[in-house]
Amino acid sequence: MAAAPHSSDLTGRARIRNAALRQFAERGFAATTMRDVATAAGVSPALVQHHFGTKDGLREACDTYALAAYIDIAERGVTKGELPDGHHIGEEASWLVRYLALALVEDSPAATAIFEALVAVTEGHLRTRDVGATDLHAQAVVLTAMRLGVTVLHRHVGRGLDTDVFSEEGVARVSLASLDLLAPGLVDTDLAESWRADLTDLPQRTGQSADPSETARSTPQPTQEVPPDDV
Amino acid sequence: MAAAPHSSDLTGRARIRNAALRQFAERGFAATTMRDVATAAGVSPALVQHHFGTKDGLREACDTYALAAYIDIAERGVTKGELPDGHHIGEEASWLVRYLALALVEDSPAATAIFEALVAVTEGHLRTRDVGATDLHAQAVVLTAMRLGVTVLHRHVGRGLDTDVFSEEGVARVSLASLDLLAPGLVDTDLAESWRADLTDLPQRTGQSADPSETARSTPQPTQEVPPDDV
DNA sequence: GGCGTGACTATACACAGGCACAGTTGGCTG
DNA sequence: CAGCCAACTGTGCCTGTGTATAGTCACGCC
Repeated sequence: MAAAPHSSDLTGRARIRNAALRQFAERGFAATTMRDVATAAGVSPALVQHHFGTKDGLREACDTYALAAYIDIAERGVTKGELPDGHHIGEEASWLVRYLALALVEDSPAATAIFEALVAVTEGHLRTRDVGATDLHAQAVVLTAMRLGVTVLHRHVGRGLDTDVFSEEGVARVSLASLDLLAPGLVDTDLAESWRADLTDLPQRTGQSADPSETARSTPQPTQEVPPDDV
Repeated sequence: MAAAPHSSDLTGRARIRNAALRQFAERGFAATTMRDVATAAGVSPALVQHHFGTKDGLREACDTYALAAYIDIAERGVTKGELPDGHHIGEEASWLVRYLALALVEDSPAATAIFEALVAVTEGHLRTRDVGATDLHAQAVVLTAMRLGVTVLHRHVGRGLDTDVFSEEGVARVSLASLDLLAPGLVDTDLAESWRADLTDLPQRTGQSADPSETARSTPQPTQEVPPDDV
């Protein structure tokens, strides 16, 4: 947990983990085979087992990795405002989000920790604004679930909005809708307004999207990859 | 949806379907085996295949069954107010909900239809109240996703609230939290207030409803199984 | 140079899961 | 009763999947 091996992180083990993350995120855990993961990572099935031992080991590695990365994202997101996620979700980070969403739904071992961490962050945020809270904890729980709902159901939301939820336009429209739907006071008013002004013209902007190539993702900071060190 | 074959529905095919519904809902589709379903239904694995042909056939049957049933529930729920679900979710109906939640997350074939139907219902409801709507459709989509989020993540929400989400107390606390979190105007004010008054003392009440005459919305209907006909 | 170590592969095995097939039973109709 | 159909079961095959094992290659170190 000490060093952050950025370059060595791109080889072997990490490539497999990333591939697994994607596969798990889009197919689910049970439906994903280790051979799928291996193929997607461009390695032999045996190497997967060499590095992670068992399929559950692989899942565990994905869990801890994704958890650490996302907590940070969520912390920044919630602290900045109230909206589902930051303005733009990078290519890599979007997979993190999708993975965690699915891990939450299936009962991945780390799911409990993930959810409770998110609740804690949200609750801390709610405590800041002081809504007339009878049951602050319940509010935090429900709000967390609501925000995650958009993520978990990103495919359907995306279809309904006719955009990818994680694209710039998608985030903007979801955020705007959230602003209208959520009680004012959750985000303080002027900040909300600046958001609104900000977001309204976002769709026009073409916006730099993340690089599509998965081989060389040396672009460091478009959306804060937050690589916690390996496993 | 026309006839309700109550007794014939309890035999063979229907028993298998119900068992499948539960298994799929709690384990997910890929992780559930036809042998599991057969065992849970108390029949031989071959009978499952005899009735539904293939595993996908079984899923399809579950989809259409659950869809029809839930649409009705949701329609009543959203029309009555804004809250996630009716006051109390019956044993059978709760499995429907859980199943649909999972069907939505995995990309079950009927998932699209389900989600869009729910969006349509919600959008119709939103059109009633007139919120200053710049993007009504997006609001409907996001609100639907938010409401479903609580359902999809019911395990975590339940743990966070230390109650089963589908129990009476669970529904009450979630509803109250939603009232506080969602923008006023989504539910019109007096109705919301009556809800609040109604819900606040719900946990205390043991079982029988001491309903004030003012809340004239339809009768609480303790469980409401809503069995659409077979297949 | 010898050599251990770790990344990586090929192969194989045990087993579970989906599915096919041939029955058996029981109830209904002629 | 004969005939038939549908519900239901036992059994087995074949593929796919997780995992174990043995082996190859490259590289750093004495």
